[in-house]
Amino acid sequence: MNLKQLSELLGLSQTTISRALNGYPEVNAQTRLRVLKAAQETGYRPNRAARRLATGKAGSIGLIMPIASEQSADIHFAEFQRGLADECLAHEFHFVIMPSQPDEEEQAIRGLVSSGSVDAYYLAYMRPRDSRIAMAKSLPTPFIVHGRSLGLAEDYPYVDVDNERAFREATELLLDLGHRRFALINGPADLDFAIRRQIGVEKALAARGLRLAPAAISNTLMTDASGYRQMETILRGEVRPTAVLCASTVLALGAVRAINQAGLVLGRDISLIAHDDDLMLLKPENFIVPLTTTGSSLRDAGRRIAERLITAVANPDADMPIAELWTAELVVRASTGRAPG
Amino acid sequence: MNLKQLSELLGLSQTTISRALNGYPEVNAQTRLRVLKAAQETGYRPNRAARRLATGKAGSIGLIMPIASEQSADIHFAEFQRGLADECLAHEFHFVIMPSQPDEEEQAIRGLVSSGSVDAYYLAYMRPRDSRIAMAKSLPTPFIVHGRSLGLAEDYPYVDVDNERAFREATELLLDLGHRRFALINGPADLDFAIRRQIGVEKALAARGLRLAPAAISNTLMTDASGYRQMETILRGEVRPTAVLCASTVLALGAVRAINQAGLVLGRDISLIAHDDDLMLLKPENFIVPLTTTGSSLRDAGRRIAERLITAVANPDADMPIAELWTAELVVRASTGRAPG
DNA sequence: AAACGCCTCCAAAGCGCTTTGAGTGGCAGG
DNA sequence: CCTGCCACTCAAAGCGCTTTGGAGGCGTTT
Repeated sequence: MNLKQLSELLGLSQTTISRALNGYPEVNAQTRLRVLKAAQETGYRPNRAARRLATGKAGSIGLIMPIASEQSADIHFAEFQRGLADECLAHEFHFVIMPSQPDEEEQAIRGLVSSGSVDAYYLAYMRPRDSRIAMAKSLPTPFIVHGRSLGLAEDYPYVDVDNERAFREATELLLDLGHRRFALINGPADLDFAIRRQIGVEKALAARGLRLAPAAISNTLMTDASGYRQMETILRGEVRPTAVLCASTVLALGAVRAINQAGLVLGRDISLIAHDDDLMLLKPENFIVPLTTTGSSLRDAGRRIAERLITAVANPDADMPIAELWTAELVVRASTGRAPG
Repeated sequence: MNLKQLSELLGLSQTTISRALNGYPEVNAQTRLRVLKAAQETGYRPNRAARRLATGKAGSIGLIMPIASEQSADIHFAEFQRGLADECLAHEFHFVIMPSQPDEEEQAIRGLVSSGSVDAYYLAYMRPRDSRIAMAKSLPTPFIVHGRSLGLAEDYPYVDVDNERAFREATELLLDLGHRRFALINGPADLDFAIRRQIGVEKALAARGLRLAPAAISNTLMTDASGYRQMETILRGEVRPTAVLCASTVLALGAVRAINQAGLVLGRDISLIAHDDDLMLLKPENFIVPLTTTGSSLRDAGRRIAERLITAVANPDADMPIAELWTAELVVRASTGRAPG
């Protein structure tokens, strides 16, 4: 069933039907009712491609799904996506996912945007001086960056968590508990958020005249297995740290396992703080020793980004708030205690 | 940059350009090269909406993302999606996600399909006598069901794991080890896969004259926290089971925690087998006591479904293999041992 | 009575692509 | 020299929608 058929059925012009359906004022209330009813009964849905062609908009936002071969379905990505979905549902948007190898992301975005598949899109997994930002700014399609890119002026729209601050505060907490030897189990070294977290730790330490030994820093995928492996390595080191910071509760899951297996007690022999993205799957309070965390909901971020994107599409001129920097909440639980000895 | 502009630039008709780009034979090799080069240089991409309007196809498959309010970003969904993405990437497809409340799924699919947003789609989270299947069959768009629907003739295209068999075999293994008291921590009670798994357990038990007490069955969301809660309840019961089956390694994560906390030793005091969807996030071999599992890769399922869908789109007449029933692999690790005392 | 304005509705153009049907020019065969 | 055929190219129609620029009818104003 298409517009033409519907118009013939009702003996009205396509114009009128279209207007009636889209809520334009220049149509008789009674006529509109007739149209609405017929549309309902026949199950008519405007063809989205046609609408897009005619209007340039079609109610969809785009995202690139990173597909590194070694990397797997990322729970963090999923949680974020869930936030997007919540918001999209409320506005009858859908989202288009274009999978892409990391080195072809720029290409992928170009494709998505210039083929007119999406009205707006978002960029994530930022690296320092990320070239995608310049590209995005040169394109007419609205976008938002999830995260930021070190080394670039912050003149692009973004939503980010203050990772540096979160990890600085977490480190300060541990310092105040008397800890002196630290380790950091971080995300991939080329990602902006990981770099900022490391900076946060380093700054807090530097303020007390301490520093993070290069050997005490590990960069890895955010999986349970890597968390385990890294922690194992750390525990085997010459000077065992008493305080560990983890970039994710998923990493912490493995890390805690390694700690237990080494016969150490979390919160007594070794303290740990993880960043908590508020994954439904894995709650820090449900760990055997509840985890002290820096928390910030990834899902909320997704929701907010979708919200801003949808607003931008609906309202192209209204200038949006550019920067949004969220503060992670430090929640103290049982995995942090006074430094031993 | 669009076709018209490109044609003016090259002094050729739009027809010729279109043919050159799409590999039709009736164009001079030299001309084709010129066109290809110009397209490359100008960054021309055909508008997807226009192409879809003209051809009826646009290279996208659709899926409904279930958004129950209590349910969260599901790692299983993510893992599956990753498989889809792998395959889509290889064929320059993208996928369109429409989030939907469970009770509006049918509506959501109708919208996605009749608005022409997708060339094909897949259905998942099947329930018994699921009405979506009849609907899908009545629509002209190709689809595949991930899973099956009990109570319906199997005359629709699907890819499923033989859940009943997997759980029957797992149960038999435990029976052979001398276990007599069983518990099942299963997924949501209304989902087909959960029902089949329960049937598998019951059949294996029945063959030895045993049955599963209603109190020994729990249905729950597939999260760490629920796994913990259910196992805790089970352990507090009057007759404590010695063998537990888990619908997911994620559930097992929590369940194992509860077992440890109760001071029991996994594989000795209590045996556990979990279904392993091959989540990268969570490997059964990485549990402190490596988990015995029934394994089947969700990602492979996603890949296969995308493959079949894409074939169906490219090749509408070729009739596809309807049914594909995969066998889960039983992998024995340390979490199963002889029944105690 | 003429003019104006408002309310409804419509015909037609146009979004960017694919595809049909119809030329062109060049060359071999009769 | 004419015809026929091949290789190549083009103009135009059409996909289903939105939107511009009227047009007709009717009540109100001057």
